[in-house]
Amino acid sequence: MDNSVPGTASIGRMPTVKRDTYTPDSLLSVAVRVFNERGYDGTSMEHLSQAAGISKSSIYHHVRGKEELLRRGISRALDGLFGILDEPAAREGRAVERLEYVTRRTVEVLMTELPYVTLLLRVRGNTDTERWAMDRRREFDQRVAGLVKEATAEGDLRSDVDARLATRLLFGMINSIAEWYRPERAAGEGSGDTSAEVAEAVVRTAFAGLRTH
Amino acid sequence: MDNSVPGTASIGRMPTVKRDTYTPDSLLSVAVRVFNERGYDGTSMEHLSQAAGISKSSIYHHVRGKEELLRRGISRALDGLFGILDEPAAREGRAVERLEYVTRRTVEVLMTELPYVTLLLRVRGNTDTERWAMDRRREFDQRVAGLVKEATAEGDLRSDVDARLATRLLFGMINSIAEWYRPERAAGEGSGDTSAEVAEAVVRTAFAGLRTH
DNA sequence: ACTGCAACCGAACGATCGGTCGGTGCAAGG
DNA sequence: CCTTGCACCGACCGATCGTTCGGTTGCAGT
Repeated sequence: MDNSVPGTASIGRMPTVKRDTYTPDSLLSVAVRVFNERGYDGTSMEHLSQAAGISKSSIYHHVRGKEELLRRGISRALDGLFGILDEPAAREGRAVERLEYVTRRTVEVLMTELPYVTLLLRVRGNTDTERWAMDRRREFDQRVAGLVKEATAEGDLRSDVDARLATRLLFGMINSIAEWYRPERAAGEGSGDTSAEVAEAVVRTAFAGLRTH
Repeated sequence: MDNSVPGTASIGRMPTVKRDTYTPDSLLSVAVRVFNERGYDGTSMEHLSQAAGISKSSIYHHVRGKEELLRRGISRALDGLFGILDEPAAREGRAVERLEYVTRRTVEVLMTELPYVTLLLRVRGNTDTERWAMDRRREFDQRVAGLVKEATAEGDLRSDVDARLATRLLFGMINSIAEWYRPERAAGEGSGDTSAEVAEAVVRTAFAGLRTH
């Protein structure tokens, strides 16, 4: 299908940032794309080598093996998500405001780091790496669940729906974006598919239902 | 782990409905459980044989192969979902009422047929069987999207969120139930986890946000 | 008592899996 | 010019994949 070229072909000869060959990161972006298309278990090293345009054995020059590619991809997603919780707007102010902010930013990170977050969301728990990913993800969910509880206690969220259930449904909406959002389709103006616009729609849809009014 | 016994051991000797050995359907329920635990591609016939307590080759006495187990499992989920659209309450009345009904029933079917629907939702499209499953699922989604459009046109749903996006977020909430609902945990009274109770929470959370008020 | 068949089994098939090995070519540095 | 080392390769490894084959066992029907 897509015989992609390693990096952006640059005429510069000096060891600038860009290279003509693969780096662990540029190879990762190819691998993660294939993982998402075929599933991690359904992807063989042969598939990866064809998608990258180098031989199977050459992949091992850049990374230790298949599982390292999975771990690196998942790490990138987790870094993006946990980074949200460290931002000022996620730490200060009324709980419901912090929750709205985290929701909006989670949608944005999910869309800008789409392949990596998609990979994270599909992990099942067969290996140590996958179980570690699930644990870290659960940790993120629980941090947000704490915000939901706080906001409910402060009377800003309706209390006739259990906080844990509400959190799950909220993440259900957010995470489902990975199932249908395709950035190449969002190029046109006014398509209503930029990350900020989708984030706004998610917040409106979710919070108008969760808020007390 | 679980060396399950084929069927419910019955003392009856005549060819009643229940058997002491595996039927394609009873084997299917074991296989689908393992598929969901390990992922379809991550499940080998050896895994299935161990979970079923019979040898690998014996599986082929009941079904043609691994992919037939996938196809049967997915079919069962699709039958349940499309069955909803044929029910009277999904065909008569105001669009927003039909939409609420379909939403509620979809949650219920998802929870009663949990393993089969979970299997359907995780299909990625590597084989013909998987692509057929994705096509059928998209067909179901579009039928519901039609209801959303109708209800929006009738002025019962807010129009500041695109109908297609709203449908996707609605299914995001519904389908995410497969990610966390575990029936064995819902046995206790008042746990708020029966299918009707969860369905009610989903409808409330989703529609209070989507409705005009 | 004999037959037929459902339900099962171990052994083995070719294919493919993730990963290793011993190179080759070539650009940069001295 | 010669050396060094990065990026890459084809050939191959043992293990495991889904599937097939040739049985064996035990019960139902006659």
